[in-house]
Amino acid sequence: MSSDATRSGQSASSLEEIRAARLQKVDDLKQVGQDPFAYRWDVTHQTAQLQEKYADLVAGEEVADTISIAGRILARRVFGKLAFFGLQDESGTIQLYLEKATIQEHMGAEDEKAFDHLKQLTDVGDIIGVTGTIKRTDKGELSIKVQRYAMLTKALLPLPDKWHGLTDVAKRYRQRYVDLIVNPTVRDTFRKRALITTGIRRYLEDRGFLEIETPVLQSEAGGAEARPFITYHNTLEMELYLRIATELHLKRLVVGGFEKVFEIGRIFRNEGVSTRHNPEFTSVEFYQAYADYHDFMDLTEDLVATLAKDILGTTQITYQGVDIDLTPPWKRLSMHDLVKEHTGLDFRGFSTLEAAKAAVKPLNLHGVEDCDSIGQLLNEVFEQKIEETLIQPTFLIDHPVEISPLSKPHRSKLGVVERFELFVAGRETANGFSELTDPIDQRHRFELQAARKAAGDVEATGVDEDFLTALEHGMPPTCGEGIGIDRLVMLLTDSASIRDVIAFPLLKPEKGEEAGASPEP
RNA sequence: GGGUCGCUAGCUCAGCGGUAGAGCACUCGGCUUUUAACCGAUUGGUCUUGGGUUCGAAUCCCAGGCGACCCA
Repeated sequence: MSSDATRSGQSASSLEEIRAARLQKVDDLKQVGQDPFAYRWDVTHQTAQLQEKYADLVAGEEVADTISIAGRILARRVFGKLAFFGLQDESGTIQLYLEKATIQEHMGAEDEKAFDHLKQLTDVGDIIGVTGTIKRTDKGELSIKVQRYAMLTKALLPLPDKWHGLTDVAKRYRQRYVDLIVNPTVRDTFRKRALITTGIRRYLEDRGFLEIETPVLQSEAGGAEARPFITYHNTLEMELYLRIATELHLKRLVVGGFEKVFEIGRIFRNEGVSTRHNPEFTSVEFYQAYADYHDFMDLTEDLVATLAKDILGTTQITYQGVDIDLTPPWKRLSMHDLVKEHTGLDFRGFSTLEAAKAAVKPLNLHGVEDCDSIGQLLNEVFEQKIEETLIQPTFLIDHPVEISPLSKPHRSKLGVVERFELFVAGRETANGFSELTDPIDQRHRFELQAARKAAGDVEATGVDEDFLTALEHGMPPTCGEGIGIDRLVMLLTDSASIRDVIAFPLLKPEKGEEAGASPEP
C-alpha cells in the first residue's frame, strides 16, 4: 500500500472525495492480499449471546474462549498501538479490543503490518470478521481481544453522523437500509412486526385454520368499500383490479368445504397517503364455519392479548404516551347505545332520514347531505364524534345494515347486523361479522352497491355474480374477520405513523422523472 | 383538496439583504484502556429547482418539486 495522491496529505470531504478515498482503500486492500468483498466467514456467536454469556465477567478479567464474529464497524477509536472498534451485528453490539502486539503475534506470518493495515484501511461502515478471546476491559466494557481480523465488505459510502444519526424522515424512508443500520429501534420494530405476523399465523394454525392464497388480480374488486388500482392484462386484453380485500374468495373456500381458512396478504387501495394509510398494506382475514360474531370477539381478545404477552411480555402497553390495557375482556357496545350515550340521540326513534338529519344539526357534522340513509348518518355521528374517544380496546357492535353489505342481519334487532369493529387508541383495528349466507339478501345488497357505483361512487362495488352462485350452492353459518396488521403493529410497537412499520413505504420519486417508459404515441 | 412549516457540507444544524459557517465524519500527524476518545493541522458547498425584485439574494417575492404536521 504505497503512498498516493489521495493519501499523502490531500483531504477528502465531499461525498465524491470520500468515495474516491474508499475506492483507493479497496485497491490498497487488494495490494496487501485482502479481498475487499470477501466470500464467507465462520461465525460462532452473535454479539447478544456474548453479552449475556459473559455478563458476570468483572472488569479486567479475560477468558481464553476463542470466538468468531462478524459485523459492521459503527465506532472507531484508534490509538498508536491499540484500537477500540464498536461492532454491530443483527443482535446487538460488542466492543473489539485491537492490540497491535496480539494481532502481530497471530497474523504476522502472512502480514507483518496487519495492525497498521487495520488502522489505515478500515472505516466506520465496513463489515469485518474477527476471531479472538473474551476480555472485559479495565473500564468495564465487554470486548473481544482480537487475534485475527479480515475485511469482509468495504463500504464505499459514509454513514450518517454517529451521534445525531439520521433524522430526516424522507431520507429514512427512502434509504431504509441506512435507517436500519444507525437506528436500532427501527430494527426492533421490524423484528416485532415479523413476530406479530408469525404469531398470528401460528395462533390460527394451532386452532386448525388453513392458510390458502387467493388472487390479487381480480376482474371485480369486492369485499370492501375502496377505490381499487386498475391494471391491464395484455394477452387477455382486459382490465384487472388489484384486490381491496381477501373476503369474497376466502368465503368461496368456506362454501367449498374448508371450515377454517385464513390468508395473510397484501391489500391494495387506491387512496391517499397519511400517517394511517399506505396504498398497500397487509391484512389477515380468517373465517370459521359454524361460528358467530360472539365467538370471534372472544378469539380476537385472546389473539391480541396473546401476541402482546408473547412479544412484549405484558398486556399493559403505552401508545404515544397513553396507557392502554389489552387484558380481556373488552367492552362491547352497540353503535346505537354509544351514540345515544355521547349525544343523547336515539337513532332507533327516527322514522325518516329528514327527521334524523334535523336532529343531528346541532352536532355540526360534515358530509351530512351525502348520507342517503339513517344508518349512514348514524355512522357519520360515530366516526366524527366518538371514534377517536375509544382509547381502551372496545368492540363496537351491531352496525346499521346500510353500511354492512356482507353481514348477516341481527337475529333479534331490526335494522342492524351482527358485526363488530375493534377500536384501540381511537382507531379501527379489526372488523368482523357473522357472514351473510342468504344469497337472495346478498344479491339485494350487491344491487344497492351497484346502484351507488352507477351513480358515480368510486368506492362502491358491482354485483359479483360468481360469488352469488357460490352462495347459492350453500355456505354454512360462518364468522369472518379482518385485522389490519400494520395498525396492530403500530399499536404494539408504539409507532406514530404507518410508515414506521412498513419497511419501504410508498413515496413520490424525488425528481420529477416519472416520465415513464413509453413516450407519447 | 385546503392551510402552516421545512429543504444550507456525507450527517446534525446555525446564518434571514453585504466575501457561506459550526460540530461530527473525511484526509494528514501524534497517542496501549477508549465509550460522541483526545490533541494538532487541513479540507469539503449549483444554500431543493426555475423565474423575479435589487448595485448586491441562502436571506425578499412568485411558481414548481419533495417532505412533515393540521384541517376536509
